[in-house]
Amino acid sequence: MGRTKCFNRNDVLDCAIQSFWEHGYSGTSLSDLEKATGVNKSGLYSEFKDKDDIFLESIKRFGETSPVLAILSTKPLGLKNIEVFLRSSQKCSGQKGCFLANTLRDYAVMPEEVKKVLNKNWSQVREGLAQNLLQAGLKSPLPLTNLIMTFSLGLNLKLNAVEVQSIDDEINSFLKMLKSYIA
Amino acid sequence: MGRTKCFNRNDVLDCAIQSFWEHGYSGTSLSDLEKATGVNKSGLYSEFKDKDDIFLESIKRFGETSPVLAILSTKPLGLKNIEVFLRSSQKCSGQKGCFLANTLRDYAVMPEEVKKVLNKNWSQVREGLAQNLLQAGLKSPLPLTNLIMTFSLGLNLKLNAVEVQSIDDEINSFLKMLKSYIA
DNA sequence: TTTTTTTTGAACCGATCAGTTCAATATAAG
DNA sequence: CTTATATTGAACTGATCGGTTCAAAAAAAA
Repeated sequence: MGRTKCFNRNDVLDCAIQSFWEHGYSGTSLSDLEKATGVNKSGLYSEFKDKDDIFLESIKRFGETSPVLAILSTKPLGLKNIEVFLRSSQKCSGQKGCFLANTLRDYAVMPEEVKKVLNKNWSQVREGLAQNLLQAGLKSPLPLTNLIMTFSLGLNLKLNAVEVQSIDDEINSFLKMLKSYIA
Repeated sequence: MGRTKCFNRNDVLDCAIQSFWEHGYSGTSLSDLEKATGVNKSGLYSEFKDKDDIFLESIKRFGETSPVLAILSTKPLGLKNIEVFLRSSQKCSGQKGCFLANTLRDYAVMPEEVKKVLNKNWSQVREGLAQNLLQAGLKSPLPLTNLIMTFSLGLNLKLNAVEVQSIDDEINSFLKMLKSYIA
């Protein structure tokens, strides 16, 4: 046998995510990725096709490891899950906001494959929200699903600029409004 | 007298805004700006200090020409203004969403001067929203102000990926919820 | 030690990046 | 025409971009 592999694909992706998350696709250079992952350029290109591929795999990885879907399918379903979902953007893997939400900013110039992953993830979250709203007594959850999604996107976008703590009251207000509307 | 100036600073900025709006700061090259503005690199550098300066001035210009503040101070103040405000992101100068909202994505890596302009603009909008909420009968408009701002940011972010028409019902739902909460 | 595999570092490619300089040209008014 | 200003195009800099190649070194097992 030869030398055992000493960097892990998923670990590399988790580090790449941090770079892309903070600086976006075009704001992240290969040199940045080398520093962030600790893996040489040669190593990166032995594991991935090109920069686009690293980005695509980062997007996939983030979707797979995000706790959001698990949160929304925690039993019992209901508004409590939605509250946890909204608050989860404050403590997502050491960063603020959401990598996928940030990527929406550049949706128009993203490769088709990236768009697909984003859309799939998005509809999964919507479905999760809908199930929780149904369980909370909503007859037709679709309008509220979209509304909550948009509010969540707004929170995530805002978190790029403000302190995590400052959106705490805002989430409270939103939930209060939501509950009074449902009742 | 010599030759009269034949490109207008504000026209140049309006074109630059389109580029930055769509591709962001790091996604827009000087070559892109030449094409978008129709002005030679030499010309651009005679009018502006550097790329950062073009971006800063674009941000300022956008804030100054945005109809948002005018919308929010239209008499009589009230919820109707807020509705028009929310819908205005669908038809903002030929683009979808909002340039400043998109720029929030890169807030962390923006120069201090850009951050200042963004914060100033942001608080002006908040103030406008608050005045309209006061007039609509709200005693303490602050929580709802933040909530509406966040929802608006979410709409603008979403508009990078979806058709303008698809958020129409969503705005209706939000307004319905808002009104029932105030009443 | 030999063999096998992983990983690195450095050299290299052509392209593009932001930014500078300047001569040539265009256009206006006197 | 002369003079003054505006604008362009091209050449150029040094740095960085994404991407390729490969030899050397490192590490593990036989």
